[in-house]
This record gives sequence, C-alpha cells and structure tokens, in this order.
Amino acid sequence: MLEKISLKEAWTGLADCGQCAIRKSVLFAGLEVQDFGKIHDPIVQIELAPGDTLYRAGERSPRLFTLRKGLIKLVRYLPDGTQRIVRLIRSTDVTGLEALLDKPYEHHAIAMQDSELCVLPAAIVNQLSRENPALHRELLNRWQRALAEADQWLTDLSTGSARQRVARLILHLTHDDGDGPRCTLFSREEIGAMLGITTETASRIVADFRRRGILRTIESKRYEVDTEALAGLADGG
Amino acid sequence: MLEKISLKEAWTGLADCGQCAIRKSVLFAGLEVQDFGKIHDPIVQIELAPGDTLYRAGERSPRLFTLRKGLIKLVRYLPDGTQRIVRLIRSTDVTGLEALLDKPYEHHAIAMQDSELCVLPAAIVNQLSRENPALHRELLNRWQRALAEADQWLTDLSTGSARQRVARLILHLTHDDGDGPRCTLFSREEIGAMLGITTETASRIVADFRRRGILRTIESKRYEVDTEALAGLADGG
DNA sequence: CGCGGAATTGAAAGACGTCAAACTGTGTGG
DNA sequence: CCACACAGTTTGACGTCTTTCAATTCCGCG
Repeated sequence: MLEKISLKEAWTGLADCGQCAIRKSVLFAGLEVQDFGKIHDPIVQIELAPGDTLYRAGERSPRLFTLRKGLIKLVRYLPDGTQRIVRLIRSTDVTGLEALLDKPYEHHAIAMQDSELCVLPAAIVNQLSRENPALHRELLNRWQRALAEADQWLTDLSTGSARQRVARLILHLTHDDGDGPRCTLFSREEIGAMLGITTETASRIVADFRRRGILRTIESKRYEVDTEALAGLADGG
Repeated sequence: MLEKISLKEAWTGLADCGQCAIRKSVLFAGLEVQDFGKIHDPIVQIELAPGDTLYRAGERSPRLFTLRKGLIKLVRYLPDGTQRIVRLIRSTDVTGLEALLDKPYEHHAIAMQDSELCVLPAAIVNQLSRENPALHRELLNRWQRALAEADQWLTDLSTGSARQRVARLILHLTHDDGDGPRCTLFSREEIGAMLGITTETASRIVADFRRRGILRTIESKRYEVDTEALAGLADGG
C-alpha cells in the first residue's frame, strides 16, 4: 500500500508529549506529565504531504490521530465514483475515534496541506480514559463536537442555492489574524465536493465574487474577504 | 410553555425498567436489575402526539431520552425560517446526549408519530457510566452511531438529483416484515425538509413513482416498494 | 520558455424553484 | 348520513439556476 510506505517514511520520530506545545489545548489536556509515564508503547508522529492518505474507509486499525498542524479532509465516495467531503479536521482536532470502539474507519482521511499528526494507540487512550475522568470527558466532548459540526455542515453547506453555500463556506473558512478578515481557499473541485455542486459552478461563483470585489486576491489561494457582503448573500441574497 | 404542560399531562407514570421489554436492546443493555436500585430519582415516561415538541434547540435541561415507540425528528431552522430535518430518532434510539455534557440541545426534537419515551436524568446516566464500563461503552457507541448516521444523511440524502435523493430516502425507510418490502412515507413537506428540496418537487417525484408502479399504495401513507427499480434510480438512473 | 493541470468561460439543455390553481381525502357539524 | 371546510397533495406554466460538454485561458513548475 502506497500510503503505508509513505507513512513509515514520514515518521519524524517519537513525540515528546511532555513538551508538546499544544498539549494543553488538545485531547490530553488535564493529564499530568507523569501520566505519560504509564504509556509503554511510544507515541509516534507522522507527516503527510497534500494528497497523502492517512487511512481509508473500511480499514480497521487500532489508532487514532491528533492533528498538530495542517488540514485533513474526511471523504466518502459515492456509488458513481464522485467524492463528497464530509468534514474537515483542523489543527488540534482528533480523528479516527472509531478505533476506540474497534470499528473500521468511516471515511477516507486525506491531507489537504502539509500536515503533522500524533498517532495514538487506541488501547492506550482507552486505558487512560478509564483512569482519568477529565480525559474521558474530553473524549465525549470531541465526539459531541464532531456531531455538531456534521449537523452544521448539513444545514449550512448543503442547503440553499449554490451561491449561498459558497458564501457560507467562505465565511466558515475566514478568520481575522489582526490584518482584517482573510481566508485560504482550496481547489474548485474540493469546494464542489464540500458543497455538493459541480466544479464549474464553484468556479463561476468564486470568479464572480472576485469580480465584485467580495474576494480580493492577496496571494495564490489566499484572499481578503468582504464578510458583510458575504453574510448578506449567505442568508437571503 | 405549551409543550411543557403537554409533557406533564402526558406522563404515564414511572417506568418499570426491570421489566422493560426493550431494556436489553437499548442503552442499559448490560445493566443488571440490581443496578437500577441505585437510582434514586425515578425514571419517568412521557408520551407525545405528532407535532409535540420534546425539546428545543438552545434549551438546557439535564435530561436525555430513549425512544420506546414512535418517531422523532431533529430539526434545525435556517435563517430564512425554513426548516431542515437533520436526523430521525427511531425506536430504541437515544437523543439529547448533549445533556451529559451540560450543553444545550442542538436541535428541536419534534414527534412525527405517537411516541413514548423514557426520561433519563443526566446525572444518573453519568454516574452509572462511571461505575459500569459496559454502559459507558454503549454510550460511546450511541455517539458514534449518531455521527455515522449524520454522515450518511449528508452523502445519501443531500447529494445528487432530487430524484436520486427521494429514491434513497424511500429505500432508507423501507423494510420487509415478511410481506414484501413496505414503507411508510410522511408528508411531502417533511420529505422536502429532509432532502433539501421543495415540497412541490418532493410531491412531483413521489407522484411519478406511483404512476410508474414503483410505489403502490396499500393504505394512506403506506406503500409497497419496488426496491430494485429504486436502487437503479438511486445510483445513476 | 513550454508543458500540464487547474481555472475560467461559453452555449445549450435540463433540473428545480416559484407562484398559482385544481384536486383529494379526512374530519366535522348539521 | 351527507355536505362542507380545510389542509395536504397534485399539477401546470414559467423563469431561474445548475449541469453538461467543450473550448480557452491562466498559472506553477520543470
């Protein structure tokens, strides 16, 4: 399997969880450094390049993952071969929770950007979860969050006209890091796969937004966003 | 609040969990009768008529529910006032898991049929979950199942042409109780709200299926289904 | 500088939404 | 028991949106 080899080669070595900068904000928040001493199997890290597959739907593997950096798409393939993107995994998110229940993965997980992940053996997480109520609760929170996001995906990104959906998606992807509202778009094909519209329709609408000045190119794939105009389009407009 | 009164009046009294026929197949499978002795607060049952609201989005209440009989829809309202049905709760399903995390409900829960539910105080379920690994695992399973269903809703019922979606929905609702494949449809408006299409489009397609003999009326709202024809339409057709 | 994949654009056909009218059946009151 | 009223369903006509298929342009990269 291609991705298996690529995974092995991408190992960056053992994770130093005690030093991990994002430790407090992710799954193991609430764990003390000493708790990691209980872990005998080492936690390994992997890196993925855009297009690399992390895991496949139906595959059974006792591992879940936290994303330290990058962006992962969860994909399902339809009977006719086209794909539908079901959810995005962002930095500090967890994916592959199915592994905790010995269930096969529900989606294909594919990197959209250069990504770094920690690989967590399901047995260890299950054990820590039993011993540590805070981690256990955090796990439930993760599940709940994934569910809430799935529902929002349905109501925001799969409802209304194509124009509304694109507007909502861009708003969803936009955030302000001090220099005004900015967002990074991905390929038109992926936009289409997220919204349930064709590549051409996605392209037309994005191009139209640019002509109207609602999107202003900053660099390749990165735009300055007129959030007010988009908010208007997202509702009735 | 109207629904609050209606809930009170609909109480059918305390549940006899030890005798509950569906106990083994639902959330508390794995619990012994004696475990119920630990429960001090009584578990109450409620009944709902079609259209009754079980809970509202944003509402915070320390209660979750198992559906003993009937059908519940989970609904989100869009900015323009139209509704989108996000998931169905069927017999033996659990809803309101958010309450376990002290979070407000994510949807409006509205009965579509005469329904009977058990009301489970979140504190009790949390306590039993801590003491009983089997229940705890079953809870995780419920969460996972809800998530899988949400994703399937997106890929099956919110993707492709209106005709494909209706075909998939009917297949989804069809099952064979020995006398051939049958299904019970609900109102055209609700079909539309589930699939993200208009009432008229839903009506046209259902009417067309009937003319073609793909659906044959048995009684009001109940049909005999040509599953093969529908399967063809659900994919490429 | 040229190659190749991605993005854009055009034209025509088809699908879907919108608005309005006709129809059905279900329950109610006379 | 019948007739009426009302809500849900069906159908029609029309306009708009989206897809489809194809051609062209753009852009990053070797």
